[in-house]
Amino acid sequence: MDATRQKLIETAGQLFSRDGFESTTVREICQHAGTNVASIHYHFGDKERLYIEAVKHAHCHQPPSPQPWAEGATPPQKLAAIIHQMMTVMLDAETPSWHTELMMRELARPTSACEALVREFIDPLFAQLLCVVTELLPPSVPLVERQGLAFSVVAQCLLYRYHRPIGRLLVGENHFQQLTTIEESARRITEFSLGGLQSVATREGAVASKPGESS
Amino acid sequence: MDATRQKLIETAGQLFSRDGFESTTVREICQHAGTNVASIHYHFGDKERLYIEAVKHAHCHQPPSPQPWAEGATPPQKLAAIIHQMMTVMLDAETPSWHTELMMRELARPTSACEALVREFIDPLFAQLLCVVTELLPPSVPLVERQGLAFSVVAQCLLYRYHRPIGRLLVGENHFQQLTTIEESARRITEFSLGGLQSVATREGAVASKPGESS
DNA sequence: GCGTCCATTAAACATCCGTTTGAAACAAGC
DNA sequence: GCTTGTTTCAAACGGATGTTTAATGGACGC
Repeated sequence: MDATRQKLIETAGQLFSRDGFESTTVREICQHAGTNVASIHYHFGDKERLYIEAVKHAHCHQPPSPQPWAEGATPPQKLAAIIHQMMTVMLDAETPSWHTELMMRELARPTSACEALVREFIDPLFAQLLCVVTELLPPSVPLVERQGLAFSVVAQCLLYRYHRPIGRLLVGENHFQQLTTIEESARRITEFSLGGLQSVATREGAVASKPGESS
Repeated sequence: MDATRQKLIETAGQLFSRDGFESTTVREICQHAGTNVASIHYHFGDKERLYIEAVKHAHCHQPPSPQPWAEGATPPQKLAAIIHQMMTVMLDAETPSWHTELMMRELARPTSACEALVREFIDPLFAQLLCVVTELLPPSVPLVERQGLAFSVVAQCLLYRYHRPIGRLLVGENHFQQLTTIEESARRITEFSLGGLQSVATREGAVASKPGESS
């Protein structure tokens, strides 16, 4: 039945996100799903295709999509919105639904499912961020530099998911709690990033930036 | 003999760093090392103790230590030096010695050996960075905020190691090459970070920062 | 009732894993 | 030469893995 398929994807997603592809066994999946070991072969062919389906399901049901912002939003407001949304995804809970964790795991150690995920889902997000970064910089800044700066913005957000354990060890549980509230971290990262971008803008802008100049 | 021990550690380190603990088999290690499968049991007891020895060996031969800077260095110069050193570690080669990669892997998915590694090596480095960040900010900025800002600096450096494959996919091989030269990335991250910190400093500084002011 | 198709099942399959065995090779001391 | 201790070796162990088989159950059309 189709219910078995869904149950398998759901269960496998949880376990894959918790333990990774290699360390999750088909018997473990089937036991938790209450199905027979052969059901995976029957519905998906093999373990790897089940994994791919789980990843697909993950970012279909948790689609962090480029968000449409208010009409007259200024570039800084747009950046703030993007960062806030990212931090919401990164911190939405310690162990929320498994969807985010599975995607993050896939992005950190890419397998076969990775490229599709990037093309389908990360590319648009990054393009949107790059667009906003561009609005905050003079046109003289080359594309590759703008991409690097966009990386700097993304990096700050990713840290709080990928290096949670280290962060805890470094600053202590108490401080780490304070650092990982969505509102506070989004505010801090936004301010830091706007400052960084402005710094680049004013350096470059001395030559070619200000609106209404020579051409 | 002792040469076998060393050969095993060296080989195992390379493979562990490339594929992780689970995905590396003892047979693979021994084949590459040109030894018998039983040699691991004989010299180390089991696979896990060989792994621990490899991690130890890794950060004994690649000790990222706080660097002593020139005497009269300004805080921005100190920050630049720290970031440059970090990027040197992150980018020193695509596949250099396996030491860094193994440590990074350990930090991303901590095992029991992780806390010791943090306490012994990461803590001093982070403390040094926090110290420099503090010098760049007014004293009114609370500790937890300074820690968060230090995270923002570190995060930018870590991105280029942990998300290399995604970065490649996003901006293309050509641009990614340009973004991952040590000098260029260190310059970009330093400028961005100094701007971000300055932004925080001037906001806070309106009350208490500038040297030689009211209070 | 009967045949057909889909879904599920228990059992077995072949392979790989980390580990262990027992003997062989080797060097050093006496 | 013989013993002793250390190191290496081929082979096998017990168990876990992903996968496959062949049989069973049930729903539906006729």
